[in-house]
Amino acid sequence: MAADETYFPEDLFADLDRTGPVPLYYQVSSRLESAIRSGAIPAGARLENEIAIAQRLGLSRPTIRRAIQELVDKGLLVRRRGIGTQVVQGQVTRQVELTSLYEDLQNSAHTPGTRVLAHRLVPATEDVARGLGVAVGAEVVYIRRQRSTDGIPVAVLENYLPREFADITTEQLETRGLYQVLRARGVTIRVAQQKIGARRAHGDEGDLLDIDGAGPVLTMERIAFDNTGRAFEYGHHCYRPDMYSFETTLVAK
Amino acid sequence: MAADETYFPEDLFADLDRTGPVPLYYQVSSRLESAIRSGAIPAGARLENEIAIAQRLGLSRPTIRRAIQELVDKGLLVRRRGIGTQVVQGQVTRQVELTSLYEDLQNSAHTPGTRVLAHRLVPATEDVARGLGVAVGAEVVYIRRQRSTDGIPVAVLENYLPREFADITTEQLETRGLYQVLRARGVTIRVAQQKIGARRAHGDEGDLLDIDGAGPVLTMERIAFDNTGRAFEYGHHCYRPDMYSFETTLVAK
DNA sequence: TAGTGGTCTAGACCACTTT
DNA sequence: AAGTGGTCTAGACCACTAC
Repeated sequence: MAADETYFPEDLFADLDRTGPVPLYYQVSSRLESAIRSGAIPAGARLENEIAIAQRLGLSRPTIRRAIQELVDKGLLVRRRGIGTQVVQGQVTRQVELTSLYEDLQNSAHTPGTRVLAHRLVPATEDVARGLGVAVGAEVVYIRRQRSTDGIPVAVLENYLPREFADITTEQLETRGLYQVLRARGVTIRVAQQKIGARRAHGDEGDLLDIDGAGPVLTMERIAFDNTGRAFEYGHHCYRPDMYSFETTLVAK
Repeated sequence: MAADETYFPEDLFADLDRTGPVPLYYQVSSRLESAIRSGAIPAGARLENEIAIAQRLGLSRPTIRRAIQELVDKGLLVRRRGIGTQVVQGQVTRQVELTSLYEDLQNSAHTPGTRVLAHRLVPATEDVARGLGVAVGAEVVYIRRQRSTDGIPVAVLENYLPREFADITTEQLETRGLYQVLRARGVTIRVAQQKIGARRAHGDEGDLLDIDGAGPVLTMERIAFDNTGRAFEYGHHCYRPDMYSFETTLVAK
């Protein structure tokens, strides 16, 4: 293929489903993403222009633009006006999804384990009340868990939930991730605000993480909102730094 | 205002400029964002539906949708089909932008300072070569800086740049942020992959950060790409954890 | 001058939720 | 049944880049 030629593996898009529930832009973007991640479209390659792609696939230009934009937002493609669209150089990494640690560990083909250290109602402190949007002193559900993978401790997780979740059982928490339990109850997680930092281990954290009692831990504070915009979880977690880190992809607007 | 009424402060949008270079969707979304952050549209409020807003402002529905989508992506609004669009409850925080530490500190009304600890050409190690997409052993620019704010050390920054940036002067690095220097040379930063973790301070880091020599530090590894998709910076930084943390807003797709 | 992405329009139909 | 957001179309004009 000549150096200045453009890529577009048309055959990957032969079986678009116009009747099913999956949006066309999503079918296009996910196939395109696979082609990039697999190397079928190599790093640095230039894509055909939007109008040509739209004609080839029998779709409108806005639909193609939306498919491409999805991958721009994921950091896989870059666009320049007057120039074209190119695949980013360098190996692409997955980005931080809005999942829980439990699912992260599941996906990485390890066996996650949970030990529930505390599970009771407590009055909300000022921090918790502000996070959950309840009154100071109001009863909230407090959960403290030790999370491990393949038997090695990874994190100590402290969560606060509104009182309506008081009927969650300790057994549920031991067999599934918190977010899985909440989703099964109809909670749709939509937005999360996170703050990531570091500090020394405190109290029993060193023992629970099987590290030096004053060693460094990675910390994450999170407020999660459901699709009604209400805060339904406030969490303060600490991670063993040799077992966990956070990866993100940022895209300039 | 009745509880089930919808919000839309029409007067905020009286002066849309259809001739200037600022896109209409951006004018709408930035005004809407201000109204939310200022509390003019309170947390939990419901917006008018898209078609009504479009008619009021004399814009098309896709333009309004795009403006709203910007704020959904920022975590300020949530949308539900069949229901409507609402402001997220709870104080909204700024999100991590694709800026440098220097600019972060500038924006927070403090005086950033830089001490250049090293600035020379070095052969690329395997990690650096992979990050920048150059050959192992190829010469790259190595920069090590101590960053402080109001005289208090905040971070030790190690950066590697392609050899074409060898003419950057130490003086430039001492008076401006690295990204400011690069932008002035025409580099447009577009995508960054970051990995955030924690560890003990190593070597002289304790002295440079004015903390216990074995105390915890927050670490960030970054590969940055320009608008051509090429990697132009590989960095490995460590931060004093009581002086710096990372905030992010995640939105479920 | 030709080609590219960026923006905008004015509709259409659909899926979902509430009444 | 009525109202909402989700998707899709078929154009249009513009700004920017390269030749």
